Amino acid sequence: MAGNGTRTSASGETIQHLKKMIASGEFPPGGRLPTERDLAVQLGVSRNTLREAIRALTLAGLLEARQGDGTYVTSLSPAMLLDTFAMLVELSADATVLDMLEVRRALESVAATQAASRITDEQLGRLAGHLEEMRHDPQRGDGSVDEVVHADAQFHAVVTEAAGNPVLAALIEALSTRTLRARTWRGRVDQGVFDRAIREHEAIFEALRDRDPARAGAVAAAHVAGVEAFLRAAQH
Amino acid sequence: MAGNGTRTSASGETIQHLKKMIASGEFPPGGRLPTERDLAVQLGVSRNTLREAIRALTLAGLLEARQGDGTYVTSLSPAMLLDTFAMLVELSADATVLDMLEVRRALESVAATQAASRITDEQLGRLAGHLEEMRHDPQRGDGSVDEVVHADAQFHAVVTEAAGNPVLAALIEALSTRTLRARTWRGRVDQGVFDRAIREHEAIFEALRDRDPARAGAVAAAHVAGVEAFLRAAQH
DNA sequence: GCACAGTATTGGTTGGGCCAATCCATAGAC
DNA sequence: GTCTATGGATTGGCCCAACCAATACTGTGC
Repeated sequence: MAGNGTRTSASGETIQHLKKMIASGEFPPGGRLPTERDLAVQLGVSRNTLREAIRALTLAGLLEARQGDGTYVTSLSPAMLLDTFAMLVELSADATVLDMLEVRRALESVAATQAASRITDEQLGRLAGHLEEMRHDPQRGDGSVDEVVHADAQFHAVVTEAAGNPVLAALIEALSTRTLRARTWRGRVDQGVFDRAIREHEAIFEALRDRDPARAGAVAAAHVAGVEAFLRAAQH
Repeated sequence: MAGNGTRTSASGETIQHLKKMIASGEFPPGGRLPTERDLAVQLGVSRNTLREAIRALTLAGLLEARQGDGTYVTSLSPAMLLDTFAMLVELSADATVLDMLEVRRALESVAATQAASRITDEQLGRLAGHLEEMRHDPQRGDGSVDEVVHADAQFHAVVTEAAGNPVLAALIEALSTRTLRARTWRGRVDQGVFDRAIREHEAIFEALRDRDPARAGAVAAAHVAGVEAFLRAAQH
């Protein structure tokens, strides 16, 4: 009966069907889908198969199911969608880490450049705060590298936020896995290059504070390049 | 004791569990998973629930199920993983198109820069071929814009291939949706700026042929910037 | 008008069953 | 001896029916 030309598994077919319905606006962002029972009948598949499709699209960030309530289409914001992309990056092989960093270098540079001409005083204030947190030398005290890692992540998050490009922000976020950050900072502490990393962040901050786009882009690129060099050396 | 921070549904839990097993190397890339029946017992969930998790990770590009054979972990290559990311981009709202292009501009520039110092004569030859295909003016003949779109895509694919960074290639590929390419070329034909677009591609080709990284990066960025300007104007 | 209990609705999960594609070992043809 | 095909055994694909759990809704009593 189905006889469709494409390689069709009922489940995969259902996924495509749902995607199409969402893309066509039949189910608008934020809108609610029919109940699983009804939708299964409508699509001509069992509820079980429909559920597999829904679950898959939920993991992809397209749908959101709330028990007792219903299933809704997400806002389809870049951040939401690229969030799942981050999951994939996390699982990538070590061999691709340097490739990812090369991309991140370009993106962070663009973000800093854009941010320099758009950043607000409030954002600059937060930046300064995170910079201060970062200065807590983990070698003394309880030595919690986690704190520094967190401050580092926050710092870069503010920069990408100031850049005002959600796609750019989401991509940078996705490429900056927490595990990589942690590894890098721990290595810096071990090798005594902690201060240099701090200075790099200060340079980015100062360029942004001076609203100097070209300089901001350059120092941001240099910063990531420093991480690259560090990791490249560590791989031997 | 449920007070765990994470939202725990058996299905979501299973997805996390599988991801962990893959990340930890318990299921190495290319490796085969136990049968659904066995794995369901092992994870303490029903086979149906396990199937939802497997289907979700399959859509995400992490697993690959072959009926009658078994379920395998994919190669986890960037291209494979980012392929699903492309699907998400396709569904993004129009409002984010310009944001995406801004990112693409940076990435294409990097790709061209890298390619300039690594491209082989064979790749240059293919580039010239695609350039020739692109010159088939769609205004005469059957006016198949599709052909030009395809040649355009191939052209950029060769550039990213020559750049030698799989992550970069996959990202650019994902951000360059076919629908967007088609829309752009059709608009160029309508507005008679077809030749200019061809010249931009020629400029990229010549910079690569001369192995001039800086120039290649610059003209590539200018090319995407042209697309941006074109679409920005078209939105009004 | 408001708090609360009961009920209907809806996604979450389970177990079992059957189908279809693939693999594999064995028997047969040449 | 080598190749073929034939028939199980294995494995994912799909469906059905039922029950659980969380949420929304509704009507009652105050």
